[in-house]
Amino acid sequence: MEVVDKIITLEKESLKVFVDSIYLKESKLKLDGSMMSNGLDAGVVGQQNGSTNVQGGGQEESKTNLIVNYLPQTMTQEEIRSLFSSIGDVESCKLIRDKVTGQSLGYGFVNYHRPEDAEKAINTLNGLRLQNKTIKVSYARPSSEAIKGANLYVSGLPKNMTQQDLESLFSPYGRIITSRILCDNITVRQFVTGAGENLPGLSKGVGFIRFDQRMEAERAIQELNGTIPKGSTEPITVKFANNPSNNNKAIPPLAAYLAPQATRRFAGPIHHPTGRFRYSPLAGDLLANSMLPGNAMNGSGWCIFVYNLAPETEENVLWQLFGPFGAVQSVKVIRDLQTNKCKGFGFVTMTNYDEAVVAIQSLNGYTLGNRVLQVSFKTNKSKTT
DNA sequence: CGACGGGACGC
DNA sequence: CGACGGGACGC
Repeated sequence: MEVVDKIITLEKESLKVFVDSIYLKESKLKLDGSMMSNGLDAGVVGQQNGSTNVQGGGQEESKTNLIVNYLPQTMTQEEIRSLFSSIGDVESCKLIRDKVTGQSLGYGFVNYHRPEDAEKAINTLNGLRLQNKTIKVSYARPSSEAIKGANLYVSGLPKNMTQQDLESLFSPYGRIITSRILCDNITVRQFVTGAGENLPGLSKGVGFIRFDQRMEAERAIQELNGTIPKGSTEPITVKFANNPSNNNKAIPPLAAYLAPQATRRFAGPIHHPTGRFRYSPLAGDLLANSMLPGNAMNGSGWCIFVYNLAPETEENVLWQLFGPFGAVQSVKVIRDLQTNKCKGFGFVTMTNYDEAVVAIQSLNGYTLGNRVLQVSFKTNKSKTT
């Protein structure tokens, strides 16, 4: 029990800092009048005219088509659609799955009807924390053979080399899509840094660079492999990174094929409200109201009522608030039909009962802006019945 | 102070 | 020596 309380308290702490950082981000966007990618992504081309971006290779880049990376393993295509539909009308949405196991490959594509919605999605959803992931949202490049296999593995880096240093070293050879230096301690909770306790972790001297074009990567290998960076004494190794699909991932021992996601997709949430929750002191009161038919559990998840939202609240706020706690299926801000302002409440549907309970425990009483939220399972109350 | 949606099953 | 938190081009 104490442990649970502590976890929840911790979640609240990190959530506060996290939400603060969101507000910082948003106000920053307002100040410079949008158009900025929010700093997590270095590689987005910013062409403003016409319906396409033009990039270095002379290829046209869609202004409506996005690639979404680092999605939580359990997130379905429909949940992704739900998330991105909160920005604007989605033309198509595709989650990429392994063709034999059906497992999510952790990335997908979202194509909007309108370029401005795609831009807004990047500005508001890139960097969003969902479960244990921080998603990346950026423009998709035109699909082609030339951009495949452009990921490099670099070792022998001086320990004091930063990610920026690494990019400076490689940027002469092409457009860098992502870069990374591996560190020892796993403190990549980037939104918890407000408390100041986040030591960077010691570099392992190993990193990755993904270029836009394979040719760029090849050239970087030719030019940089075996060279000694300025200020270092050791030559670096630059080679193509292993393909994650041929990975030696500890032999997927048969369980992986039947484990969480695969079964959950077909079994639905029915198996969640097992007896162990019924007798939990923590969940008892919450459950009492929510087990009535037509209430919180609607067959495809647990509906949560969120009260005391500001009039300007948009869907992304609910995603930001609830996303870290687990699988969120959908969110809805209830608005006045005339003014289009939030009527002070909204709904969030989460897939898993225990995650919903933790979200409620953590967010009920949470101060958002200058308002204290009230969060609970949805009840049957209704004006018109 | 205030407080629980809405589009809608598909033949 | 080393392979990421994390599978970036439609599986």
